[in-house]
Amino acid sequence: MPRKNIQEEKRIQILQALDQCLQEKPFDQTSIKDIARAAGVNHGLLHYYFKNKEDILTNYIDYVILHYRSMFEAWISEKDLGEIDEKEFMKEFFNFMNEKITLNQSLSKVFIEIWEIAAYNPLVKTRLQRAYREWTKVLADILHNTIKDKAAAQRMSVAVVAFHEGVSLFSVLLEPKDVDFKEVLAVFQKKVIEML
Amino acid sequence: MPRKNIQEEKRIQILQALDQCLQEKPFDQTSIKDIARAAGVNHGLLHYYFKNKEDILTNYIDYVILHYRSMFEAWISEKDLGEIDEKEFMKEFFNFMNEKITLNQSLSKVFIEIWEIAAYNPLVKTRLQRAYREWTKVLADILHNTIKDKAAAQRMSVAVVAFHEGVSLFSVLLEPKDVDFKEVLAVFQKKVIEML
Amino acid sequence: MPRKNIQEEKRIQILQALDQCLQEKPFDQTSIKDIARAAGVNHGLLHYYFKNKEDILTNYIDYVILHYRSMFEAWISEKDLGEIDEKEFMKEFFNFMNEKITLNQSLSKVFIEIWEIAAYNPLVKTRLQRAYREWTKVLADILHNTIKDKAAAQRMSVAVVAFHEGVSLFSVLLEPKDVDFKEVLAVFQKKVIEML
Amino acid sequence: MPRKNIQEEKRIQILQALDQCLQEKPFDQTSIKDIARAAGVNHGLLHYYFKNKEDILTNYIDYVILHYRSMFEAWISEKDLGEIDEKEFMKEFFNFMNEKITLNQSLSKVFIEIWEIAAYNPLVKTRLQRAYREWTKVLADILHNTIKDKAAAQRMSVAVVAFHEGVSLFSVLLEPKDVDFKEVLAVFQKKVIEML
DNA sequence: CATGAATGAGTTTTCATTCAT
DNA sequence: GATGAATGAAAACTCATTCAT
Repeated sequence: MPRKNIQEEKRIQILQALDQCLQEKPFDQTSIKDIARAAGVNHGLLHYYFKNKEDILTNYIDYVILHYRSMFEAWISEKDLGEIDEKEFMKEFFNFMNEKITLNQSLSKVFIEIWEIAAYNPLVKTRLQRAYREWTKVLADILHNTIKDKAAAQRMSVAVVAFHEGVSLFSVLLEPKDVDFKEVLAVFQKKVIEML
Repeated sequence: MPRKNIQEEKRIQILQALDQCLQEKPFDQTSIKDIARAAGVNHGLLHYYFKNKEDILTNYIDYVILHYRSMFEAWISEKDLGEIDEKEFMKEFFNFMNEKITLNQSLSKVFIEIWEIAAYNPLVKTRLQRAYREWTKVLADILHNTIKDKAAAQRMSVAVVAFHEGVSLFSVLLEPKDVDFKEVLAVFQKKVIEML
Repeated sequence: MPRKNIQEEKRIQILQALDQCLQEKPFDQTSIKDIARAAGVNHGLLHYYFKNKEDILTNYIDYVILHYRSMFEAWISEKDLGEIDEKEFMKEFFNFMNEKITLNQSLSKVFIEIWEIAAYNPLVKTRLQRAYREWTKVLADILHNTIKDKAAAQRMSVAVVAFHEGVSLFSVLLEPKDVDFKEVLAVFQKKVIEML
Repeated sequence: MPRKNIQEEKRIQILQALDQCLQEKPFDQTSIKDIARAAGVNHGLLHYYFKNKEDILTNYIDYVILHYRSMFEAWISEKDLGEIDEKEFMKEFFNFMNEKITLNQSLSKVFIEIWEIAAYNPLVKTRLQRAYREWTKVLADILHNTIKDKAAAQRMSVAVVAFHEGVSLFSVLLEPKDVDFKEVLAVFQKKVIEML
């Protein structure tokens, strides 16, 4: 295997170690040594692969967003968007969202962390904006088939994503026994599909 | 002025200083000295009024939640709930939400921080859960007038609040010029009201 | 009661509070507020009655030494030193020592603290030296009746006191169940008396 | 040199720095930075080699006790315990004690500090108890050759050690010009040897 | 005299970062 | 590339002391 790949693999190993750490502690309370321990490497090495602690964070967030989007794109490319009708597409889109994203507890937890970081860090914010823009764009394009006003379709798209992020947030913060999140999602999603 | 009031006033002064700091930096990056500076008092004093840094945080979160809820209750008590019909109530409820909460930028920013803290801190999580439970309860009771199934009304209530929290999040993270949040809220709220 | 006495009483109340505190924590780990709490007075008041924390300590040590010596003098004055023979005197002297001083646990604990302070603080050291000098002097004078060499009597006196301080130390540090301190003292004291 | 040794050497270097510091100030008044300065290393390093300040103390006390005991054991192993008679042994034992321990000023000073710490710190107390138990045991075994009652031999042993600790204390607290400690020790020791 | 709010110096501790091996 | 010893800045926290009331 070429050298570049070994390097890249070790970098990813470190980013995944951070992912693991973020299930326990927020980034600011996670030390370089914590991450190194989780990655099973010497802590000095993290400074060889990354400029500094913030650089690990930035790379991590890019990695998560990329991962998030790759999953989405993989799923999209499976569908034959030309053939399928909107309702059917939305149903499957929602299924994908529910399972892989919104009710994915560890992803949701990490995203709460990312939101917080983005709220204070303009660089991270910009990256997150781009991700959300892409995502709402795809959805808006689908909705545009039915909702003829382009701006309205875009707003509808934002509303749908915002709703899912809200539920994602609640799925981490509220007790699962108090709320049936699947049902909450289902009712909303049914309305959206009916609307088409 | 009695001593107790001076103490209480100074405590609130410190909590408001933290609120101010949280517009700039996340809590973990805000030092006791930062808060003291913002409050215009000596940093040692913060340890006189609060047990430790976490105690300031806990008191702050209680303070914010109380503030949030007081506003809500003040607004509720203004309405004559006996007379008003559901649709009218919901309209005004949404107006209140939009203005005071969901599109209140500084409050939203602070809440992103609180969500993150709650995601890792069980004590804060419990407090936040209680706040959301109260809030969705009030809304569920209103919806229960129309939606006869109690569980369905409760889920609907959670969905509405989740949606608003999602929009609140986006209002901080996304560029206002890219999305007309008022319109996003309006469309969703109109559907809800029509449903009643 | 004249004002001076009230002041003096409060000072003693504070010194006794320190005595109480020293059963729990060494002086350096005892705060002014700890002492104030034990004395049942406001901590600011300690600075009215004493120059500073060290001044409390110095006064406390004087107080303990005075107390120690007063007890000794009161006991001495009870005896009719003209009449009594040496052996009888020594027996009673040892009885007094054993009961009131050497096996007085709380006093011994405090003295370990005073020794340590004296080892580093020349002022306290001087005061303690004076106390020990007085004490060995009294004993040397008695022994001088039998031991004709004055220097030898003085050395014997120091040896006796050193032994008692050693046992006092051990009575605090070692487990009472491991050593019968009364018997250890008795054997030594019997030898001394036989020697006379 | 292997890594482990470098680590151990540096640890000992730090403990010796503390030893040096304790000639000037009591432990509670000695800061981590003081110790670091005396050791000629960065203060942060002390937290690399030791968990915290108390851990340095505990290791230091173990080190001193070990040192104390090693000297004793080295001395013991030099003697041919099978051949020598008790009187001769005791004479040499006392010589060793006087020179290396009881009249060793810096060791005595450190022990006053250790006594004080042990008086308040159960962990240190336990360690010190073990050391004294071992020491009095060795002595009691020797005395048992002459003093047939085992308990009496043990008490005698405690008495002898207590006496030496008392003299050690006085050798630090009293002025050397006022008391001839060597003579004080000699008289006592002569009596003990005569008794055998 | 008594109180307790306020100050600021000093302490332990953590940790990102560097660098020699 | 990998290691871990070393550095130094910055943090939370304690506490004697002061002083206005």
